[in-house]
Amino acid sequence: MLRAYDRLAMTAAEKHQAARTSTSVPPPVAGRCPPPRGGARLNGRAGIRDVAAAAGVSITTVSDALNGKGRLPDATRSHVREVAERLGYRPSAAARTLRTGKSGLIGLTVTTYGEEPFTFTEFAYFAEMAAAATSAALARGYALVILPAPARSGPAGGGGPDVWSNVALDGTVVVDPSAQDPIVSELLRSGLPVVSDGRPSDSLPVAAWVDNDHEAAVRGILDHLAESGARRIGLLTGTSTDTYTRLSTTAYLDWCERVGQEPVYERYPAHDPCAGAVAADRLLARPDRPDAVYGLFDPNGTDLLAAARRYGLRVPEDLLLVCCSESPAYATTAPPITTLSLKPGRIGNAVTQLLIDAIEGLAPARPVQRVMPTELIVRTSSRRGSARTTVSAPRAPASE
Amino acid sequence: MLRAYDRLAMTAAEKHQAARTSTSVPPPVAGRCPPPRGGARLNGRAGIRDVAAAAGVSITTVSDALNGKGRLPDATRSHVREVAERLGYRPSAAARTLRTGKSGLIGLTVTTYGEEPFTFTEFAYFAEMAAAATSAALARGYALVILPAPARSGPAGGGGPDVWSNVALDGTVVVDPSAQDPIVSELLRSGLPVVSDGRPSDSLPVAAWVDNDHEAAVRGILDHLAESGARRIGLLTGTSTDTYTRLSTTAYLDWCERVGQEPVYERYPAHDPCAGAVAADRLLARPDRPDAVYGLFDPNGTDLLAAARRYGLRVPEDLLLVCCSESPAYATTAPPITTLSLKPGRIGNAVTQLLIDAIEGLAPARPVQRVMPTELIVRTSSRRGSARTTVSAPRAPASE
DNA sequence: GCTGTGTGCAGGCACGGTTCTGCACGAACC
DNA sequence: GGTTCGTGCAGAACCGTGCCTGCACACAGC
Repeated sequence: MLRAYDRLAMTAAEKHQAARTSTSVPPPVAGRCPPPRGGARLNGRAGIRDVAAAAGVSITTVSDALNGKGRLPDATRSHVREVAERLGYRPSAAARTLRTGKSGLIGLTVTTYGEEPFTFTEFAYFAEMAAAATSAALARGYALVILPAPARSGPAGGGGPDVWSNVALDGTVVVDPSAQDPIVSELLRSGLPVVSDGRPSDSLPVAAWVDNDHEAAVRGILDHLAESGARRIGLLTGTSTDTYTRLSTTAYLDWCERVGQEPVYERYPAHDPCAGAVAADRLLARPDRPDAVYGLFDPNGTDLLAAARRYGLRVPEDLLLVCCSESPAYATTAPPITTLSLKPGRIGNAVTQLLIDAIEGLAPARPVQRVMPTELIVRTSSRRGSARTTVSAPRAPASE
Repeated sequence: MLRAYDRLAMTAAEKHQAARTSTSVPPPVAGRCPPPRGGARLNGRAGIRDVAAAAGVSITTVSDALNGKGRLPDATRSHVREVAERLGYRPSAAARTLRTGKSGLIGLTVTTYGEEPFTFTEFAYFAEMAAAATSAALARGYALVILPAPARSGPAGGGGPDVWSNVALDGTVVVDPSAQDPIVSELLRSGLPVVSDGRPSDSLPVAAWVDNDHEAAVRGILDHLAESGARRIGLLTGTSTDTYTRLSTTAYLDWCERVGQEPVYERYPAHDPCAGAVAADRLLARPDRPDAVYGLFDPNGTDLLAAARRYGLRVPEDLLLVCCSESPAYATTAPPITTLSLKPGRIGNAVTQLLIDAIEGLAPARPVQRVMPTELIVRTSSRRGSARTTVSAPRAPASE
């Protein structure tokens, strides 16, 4: 059996050799081929042709053997694999991508403010979300590339060459897409699957989106504060028009109207960390000072705590505090601060799974809309009177 | 002038059309070409051929016009650009990569523990470092891909297809490379530039590396604690053999020997968040309990603080505390804890610049070794007696 | 007029795989 | 013994772009 195979292999090798020689150097034609074309180009590494020659088979057979396709006896398959291993053969990702049209790369982009490639005020959220997305992508054989959004929407344009056109993507995750983002519309026009983190505008026909139920989260927090004895609840919110800010603020105003409380809120540009401290101060300096505050952004907790100290307000006796944050640091502040976690890890995972489903054609016809729950981690800053334990925080950074 | 150009263009278009027809359908040959080969393949998008046909020029001219090469009059150049724009032409990144050998992608990988794609205990460090590396790469026209290290070094192998072989990289940043990491040696063998964050083993001929001066940092902290009145300084360290742990521990032991103090330290597996709390407890439960502790890892600060409370030790009166962390949360604990920042943003930036220099051939012959300074942020937990302010912390999360 | 010289652009190969098609050959069957 | 059928593999057409080569033409100089 093996002997028969060996004879076959020899014959094939001879034939191949003959064909190769007579083809690559057609005697009468002028001398071209600056490199002898038989040696190793490819920057010194072996190509599929070298493997084929060394194994005494054709290129097709090498490709089939390594990719588990075609009809090949196990003897040939293992022989080719062995030779490829010996030569240290690594297939060229670029060539494969060109031929198959699939690169195994998915993009991740997010609206930017200023120089940072992603929103600084949501750094913890984004870091955790991106980490989960990276994990999920790798687990399914994809790699994740972080790409910049266009610098603001000004005429300046991003500095340097366009990175977007230099990477072959199979699909893209977009965080908090805006309706007029040229990148997103370009992606959609080109037919690439796009999945968004955050409810997109109706005019963006993304394949799927994932978002928290921000309205329900805000209602839950306000109810919780009211149950803890708050009479006038204030809000620290942003001036940006992204979905998160808009939905949360609207939910706050609706809640106020429903329970008959006059809204008490301050807005500030959320991308400016200093403005947050100033806004926290403003909120507590008002004549109609609230006795509870919910802050929409991560640094609001420490800012509000500092402002409360300046005004001599005790937390939680004089002021109840909740903020939206992913930082475990709020478990160890004095006092520990109740936080709303958006569970970015879950979102990053979900959004990646949906994108890869869409890439691999597993997607349903209609766009998938998935709403993920948030988690309220109740700590001292929002407990007053009877310590009513609702949800306890993990004592160490959650391993998600 | 324009008229003359138009006539030329018409002529060229006709010639091109003729050549196209006669070449793509050699009349006597049998009917192949399943798709008519004149329409748009490429998944519905326009290719360079379509642009050439629509502009009435050759493929070469399109390529030259768009890439700013060749000898072309401005009229032709702008005409081609206009047509390309009108057709929504986007060059194929895969084809360009295959042809030029440059993908514009750089990899980032780090030794893993368990399932996460990067070391969890150093999450804040890695997140900040990766963010800076991403920014730096994008600013120079590259995109960054996070890739997994091989799952442990066991025979199991990472689940799923090999992502490494599916992405074409121009170079790789490796965090804390181990000498026997098969990925790194494979990268080096293949001739790809590799730059490491963390001093590599001598057997790894990387193009460059960047690291903090860990020994100096540890000496600085121990001196600082001694100046604050510490008589017996303990260390919370890891069981791992990575460079950071090893150098820091050695520096501690050397310092102890120099000043004549008996070393007091506990080791624990740094990838296990629970083990850290237990080790902190063990350290403070010892009969030769230290009156100051330096913790090498991020969660050690809160863990030590909690342990101190359990033993009724006041910070800083009974126990001085310093830990290595990037978290701004330690500015608001009770009391605020002195931290050593490794400035991962600077490292991520430096390592990326060096890698791209190497990729673009700007690198010197000898490997570059760059040592970056650390920053000790002195807070209440290590000040005793006269409040000696050394370096003050920024009050908000530093914008780097 | 015939040969340099320079400009403007077309032809065509190469990059390194993947895959469709089809040939050769042995075996089984009527 | 010719006709199927199935197996094992080779040929060659792609994928879309970059770049090297070289032709055609215009113009200038002797």
